[in-house]
Amino acid sequence: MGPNVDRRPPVMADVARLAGVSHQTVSRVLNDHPNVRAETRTRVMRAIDQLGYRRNLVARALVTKHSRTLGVVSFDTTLYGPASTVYGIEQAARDAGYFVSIVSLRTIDRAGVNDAIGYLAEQGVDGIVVVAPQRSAARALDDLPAGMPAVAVEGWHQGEVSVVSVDQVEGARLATSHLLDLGHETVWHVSGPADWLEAEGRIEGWRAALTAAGRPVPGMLTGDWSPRSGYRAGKELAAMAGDVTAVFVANDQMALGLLRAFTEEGVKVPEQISIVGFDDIPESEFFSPPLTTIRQDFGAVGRRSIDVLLRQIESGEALPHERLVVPPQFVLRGSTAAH
Amino acid sequence: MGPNVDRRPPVMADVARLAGVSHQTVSRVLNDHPNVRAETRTRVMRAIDQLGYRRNLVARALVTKHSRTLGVVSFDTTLYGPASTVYGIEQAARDAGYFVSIVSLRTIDRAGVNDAIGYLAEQGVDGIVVVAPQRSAARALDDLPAGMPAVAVEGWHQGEVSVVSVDQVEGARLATSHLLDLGHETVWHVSGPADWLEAEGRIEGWRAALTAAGRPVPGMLTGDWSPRSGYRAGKELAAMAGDVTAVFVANDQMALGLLRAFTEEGVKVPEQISIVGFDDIPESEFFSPPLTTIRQDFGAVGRRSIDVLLRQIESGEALPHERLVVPPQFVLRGSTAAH
DNA sequence: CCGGGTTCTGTTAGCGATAACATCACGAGA
DNA sequence: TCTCGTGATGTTATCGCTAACAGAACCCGG
Repeated sequence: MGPNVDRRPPVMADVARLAGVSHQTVSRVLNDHPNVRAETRTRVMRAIDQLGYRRNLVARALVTKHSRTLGVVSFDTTLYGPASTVYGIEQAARDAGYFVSIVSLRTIDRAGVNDAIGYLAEQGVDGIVVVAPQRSAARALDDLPAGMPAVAVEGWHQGEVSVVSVDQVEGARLATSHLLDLGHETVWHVSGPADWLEAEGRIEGWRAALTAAGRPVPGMLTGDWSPRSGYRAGKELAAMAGDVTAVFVANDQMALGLLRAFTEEGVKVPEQISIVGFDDIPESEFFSPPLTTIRQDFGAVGRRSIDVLLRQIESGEALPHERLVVPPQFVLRGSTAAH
Repeated sequence: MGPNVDRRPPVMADVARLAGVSHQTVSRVLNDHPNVRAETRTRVMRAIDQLGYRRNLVARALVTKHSRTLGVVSFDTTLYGPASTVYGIEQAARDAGYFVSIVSLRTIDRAGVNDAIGYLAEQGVDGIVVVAPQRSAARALDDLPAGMPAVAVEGWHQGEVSVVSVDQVEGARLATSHLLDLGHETVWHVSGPADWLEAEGRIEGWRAALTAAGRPVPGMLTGDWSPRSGYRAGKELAAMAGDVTAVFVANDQMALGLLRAFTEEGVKVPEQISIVGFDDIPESEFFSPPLTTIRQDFGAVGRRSIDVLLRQIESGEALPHERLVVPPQFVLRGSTAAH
């Protein structure tokens, strides 16, 4: 080969030279502009794959002001819920021709979320999805960069942004009513940590169902979503085995902890105590006993949030804020029985 | 306000004008260039936050040829392993000042991985991490764009790229040896799906341990990582309860399925059959019985892979390919007993 | 008090694409 | 035949930043 061997990847001008056209014509071909002669188009295409040319989306983004990249801010994506939601978001975004840039926060507070949004804004994302399950984090959405399209997932409706979420209150109501329908006098609750919107919604639905049925609202135990915290709660409840006959646990992982504690204490599920979980993680069906639970369609949440976001981005203007609610689904298995 | 209200976000020139300096000086301040007078620096800083200026990383990337973004290609990030690995990658990348752009594949084949890599390359990522647990996907790394730094996670060492992975063979050996040490004559294996490198490594380690101890290698059952497939395998094994006294299961989710099947069939764990899993998912400790398993440090894998990748990127040249192996860890719980 | 190096700052020229406008060839209608 | 509209293509400017060079101010020792 001659001395002209370029290690540098080819640019549009190189393609243009080889095809004997101007770089603008190459651009037209790449962007499917109608006014290009068919013969010219094929000549350009041939030059493109002869050189192995790939267009530089960074340069493109600079002039068009659109990166076709969406930012996602999430909390701990190793958890099943966030992981599934982010997966749904990523799939929906890619189907629509967008990339996804992720920031996964270790601790979730307003400052952290704000920083993350700032980074993403600098990077030039066209819009932002915030998976903000905590009240404090959700508030960070109040100071979004002006004009930045955004949507909150499992967040807080404060009028500032659109929100997509599963109907937590309804899910908790389904769980609680199911247990009441089975003849239990009342239903205990092991909740998620304070400040989490999902935890609050589930508490609300649980209370509402009890109140509507005219039942006493018993004390509430609080966990942190982890199996271990469920285990601890289970030990406490086992000690009150006579009084407690039904428990609605705020997520499946904690429910697993309860099951373990009950097994250790010789409390039979569902014979002595019935349990309903929340989430329907893939493992729940194979717990002993298989867990009756409330399924959340995280994939749907992800997809709907991208719908809303893209509508905002592509309209170019500030659309009225929406609140989309995805219905939860009751899943009957073996951890509940009549009393 | 006057008629000069710009909706358009401020650019460097705006800051420069307000601070009474040139845009280059603003650039110097932003890039911590040493030769800037302290007073000038503060004046610029003041102008920056007076205007709420954020630099445009797209423009910066265009000229520097570095986007400070890494691409990650992964398979189904709702699974615990990939999710944890990607989380580790994201944390390590961000600590090093890099963004992460993710492509999560539904189905993993060479073409899919290649497309994903192509998109990321167009987008201008500085390097790529491929979480390629399948043989077919790993091969896609053979046709990376020239000069693109890359690293494979849980991939295949073929000399083309560096690989970071947990030592699957050693993990399987630990699991199998533990069971043999407890006095079991031999150990059965429920493997992961064919074509998965992790599944192959675990089979290899299991075989090696049996052979080294001079034990017969019994038949092998194959699952697909899901609890359901473990459940099916468990039903089969329960039917042979007399012959089978110890099972090494290729992941914890399938082990859960086995436990469920054994419970249904009245087979006691660990009294009649001992079980060892793999992964140490957060739930394992609360299975009934708590699962003895092999822990994989996914976070470490993510971090090491970013180390390797950044070293490549920042050296600017093609470094010799490395193979980094993260040791697995044996976790003793209640699902194994002496025979 | 002057030459020659530091500092500091400004000016100019790109990065690789698209947008906007200019040009040219050609055919239809006056 | 001479416009004039239209389709195909080329030319130039521009996006917002950093690199490279240029110039001004300052310090020092001789």
